[in-house]
Amino acid sequence: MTSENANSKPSPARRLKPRAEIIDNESAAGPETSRQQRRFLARKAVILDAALSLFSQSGLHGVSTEQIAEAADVSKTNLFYYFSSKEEIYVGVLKRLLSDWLAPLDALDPEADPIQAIGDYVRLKMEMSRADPRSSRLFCLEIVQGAPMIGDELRTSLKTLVDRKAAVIRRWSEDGKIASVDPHHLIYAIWATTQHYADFSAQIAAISGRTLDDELFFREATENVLRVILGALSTGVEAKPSKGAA
Amino acid sequence: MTSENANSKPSPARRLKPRAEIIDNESAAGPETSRQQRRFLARKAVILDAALSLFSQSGLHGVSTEQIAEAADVSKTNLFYYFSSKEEIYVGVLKRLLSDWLAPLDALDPEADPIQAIGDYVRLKMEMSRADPRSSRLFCLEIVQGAPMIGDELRTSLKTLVDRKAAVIRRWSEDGKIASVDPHHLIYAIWATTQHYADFSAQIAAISGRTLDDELFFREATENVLRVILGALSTGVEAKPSKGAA
DNA sequence: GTCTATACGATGATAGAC
DNA sequence: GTCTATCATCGTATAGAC
Repeated sequence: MTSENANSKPSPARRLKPRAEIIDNESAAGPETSRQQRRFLARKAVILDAALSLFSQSGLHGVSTEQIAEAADVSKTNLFYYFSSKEEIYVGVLKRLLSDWLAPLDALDPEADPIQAIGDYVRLKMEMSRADPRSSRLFCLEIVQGAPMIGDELRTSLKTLVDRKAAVIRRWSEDGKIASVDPHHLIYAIWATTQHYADFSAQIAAISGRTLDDELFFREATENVLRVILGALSTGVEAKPSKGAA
Repeated sequence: MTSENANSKPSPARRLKPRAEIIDNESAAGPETSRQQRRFLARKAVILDAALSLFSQSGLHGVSTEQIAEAADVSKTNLFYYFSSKEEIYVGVLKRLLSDWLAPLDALDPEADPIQAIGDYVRLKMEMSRADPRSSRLFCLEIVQGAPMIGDELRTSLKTLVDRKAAVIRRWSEDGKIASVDPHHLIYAIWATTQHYADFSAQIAAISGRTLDDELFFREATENVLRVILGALSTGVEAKPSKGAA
């Protein structure tokens, strides 16, 4: 879950290269990072952020290393000092966003009120779709193409997490706190409806003329998703979402 | 809607080339097509189908013309006899699938029973996600990247159609036949939940270990989507989907 | 209509000076 | 660590023979 070491298995054609690989485990930035190391990691972060913007818009093959270098304000040669290949940058971006991705679901509290907890999860997912649509889109691109780079992570970390939370939801059903629904399909529905506003924003903008940046539209969208999701959970009563704006 | 002529505006860098452009309006294949023309169009169709598979998996830039040629069983040079550029192939594929895309929504009947009509629409969309996930994925890829190639079509044909059907749904609401929901958001929710099973099948397979090819899983998924969507429409009673399998 | 050969640009990646 | 120069490869597209 904590994105471990990038040396594990970047999937396809692997090219060994020594260089700066020693400090490659960016997330394990312990307490004793020197000024140099911090500077190094900061630069990598800038590059990863620039790459996220570009990759989320044009995909792995639609972006050149030169574009990334330019956007990150480093020379192309220098880019290869920080990363040994374009794929390594791509995977780096994906790994980083995946952990952000799992956090909200991980936070689903078994002890909380089910409707409240799931409602909060939906609201949080909507906030994320608004705040960071680039990540949502890049993730979408990767999955649609068959998850060639992070398939392993999905089958391990993600599956474990989802199965665990599905058990929580199933328990809620069995206890009669929510209607009887298939937990996995419920989670898929939540992901689908919330991420749709980030991933398909071009289509939504073409039709509705608005995006989540429009505060009113954001509230309408959230309210509607809540109605749809929570509606499926009501055992007969209380189908109403908790937020009542617009 | 009928995909008009490709000469209109393929977006970026446009290169003029005469050649076989005369017969380029493939959909307008009238009754008096000669044997040669039919053969010509058939070949183009084979190429487009091969291209769909590849593009949906790797995106526009992730596929080479050589791969397309090989998959369509023509020489690379010959490929350029049928199409004047890779982008033309890409747009050709997109235009073709877009019309299939609009058809089901277009068929939503204002005179029908609302719950039945929307339920049928959902079921049809699920069937399409199962039958032709490649198209769904390619469409998704294009939209996620900002719809650079078909943005115009979305703002015209698609918007017109959706607005028209949204009015139908709004009328149903006003007449008290379904709950009061925002028609556009309802449509987005339907698209999101149904297409999710095609677009994110890699993720779903990683978690659930199953896809829509599994008949039981397909029924579960459909039932669940119906529960979610129709549940949002119920005015108080009849939240139950019509299909009761598994 | 189909093939062989090839021009030509773009791009991922490296070498080596400073 | 950063730069200039450069290589090798790939991929689009064209020319011209058959």
